[in-house]
Amino acid sequence: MAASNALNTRFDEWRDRGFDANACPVRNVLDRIGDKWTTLILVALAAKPCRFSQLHRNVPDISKRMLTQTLRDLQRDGLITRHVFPTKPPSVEYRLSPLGQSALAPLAGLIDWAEQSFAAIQASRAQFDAGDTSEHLSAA
Amino acid sequence: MAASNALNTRFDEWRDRGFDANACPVRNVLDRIGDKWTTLILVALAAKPCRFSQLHRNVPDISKRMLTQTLRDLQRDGLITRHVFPTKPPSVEYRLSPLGQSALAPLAGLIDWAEQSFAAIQASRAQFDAGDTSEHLSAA
DNA sequence: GATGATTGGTCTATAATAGAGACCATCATT
DNA sequence: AATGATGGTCTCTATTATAGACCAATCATC
Repeated sequence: MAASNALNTRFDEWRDRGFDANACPVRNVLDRIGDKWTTLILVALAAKPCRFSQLHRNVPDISKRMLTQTLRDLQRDGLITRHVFPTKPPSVEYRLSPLGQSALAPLAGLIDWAEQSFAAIQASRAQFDAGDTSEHLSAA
Repeated sequence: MAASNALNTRFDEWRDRGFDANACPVRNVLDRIGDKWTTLILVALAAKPCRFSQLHRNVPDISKRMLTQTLRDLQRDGLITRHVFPTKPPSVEYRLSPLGQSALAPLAGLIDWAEQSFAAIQASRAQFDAGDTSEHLSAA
């Protein structure tokens, strides 16, 4: 099955297809997964279904505009569903779809890696910013 | 160990810390992993160490400016190393560091998910774009 | 019965970011 | 002496994100 190819053979496949963004799942799908807010929203909804205002309170520094847009994109991709309840001021609830749920496992893998690597990354940044010009000069 | 917490308990932890971007591995680390070019560069380097021009040829639609910047950021985070060979026109080779290598496994998980889910996502998009206003109206 | 608050957004104006492509010095080839 | 490759930087413009005002409806408060 192609899904468990080694990464390097896959890269060659992508390149040979000209990296067409429409045909490349990585560029097509991960561009969205990877944007500034998507992961945060998905993880927030993993905890529990949530209404617009509640999400906005949970993720305090997102603008309404970006929250709307992120939710629309996730809905378009089928990762979340939007449910309108005809209450007096209508309330709108967002939920993870099964497809969205299926994204949580690989996402958790990446989050685990991020947490485990955070210290090392911060150390590396500090060293780099301290002007560590220990350039890796190698013999010709 | 905290690393395998359920996602929802973790989200609450993050929120309780005020989502400080400096303290939150997800926002801090995944923002970089998730940007437009980083994953592509990492996967390209997973195949083999690569020189600047070679990378630029492999990823045809990145500008030199963004390639430079992405490589600098990855170097700063310690995911790749930069090796200067004092050849006549100096050549510069980029390689995955052990830390960068360690990112490949979780990244591959996400890539697998993307490939497996791509068809479903495209179908969902098509339906959404076809103006499928089957709003999920629910009883109050 | 006006005041403010909450609902789920939209709209505009500005700030930050990405991209295109010119440019640079050095050396080898033609 | 012109061409191309090396690994970049720099500037200018186009795209994108953010902040925050605004909106209609409905409710509770004073």
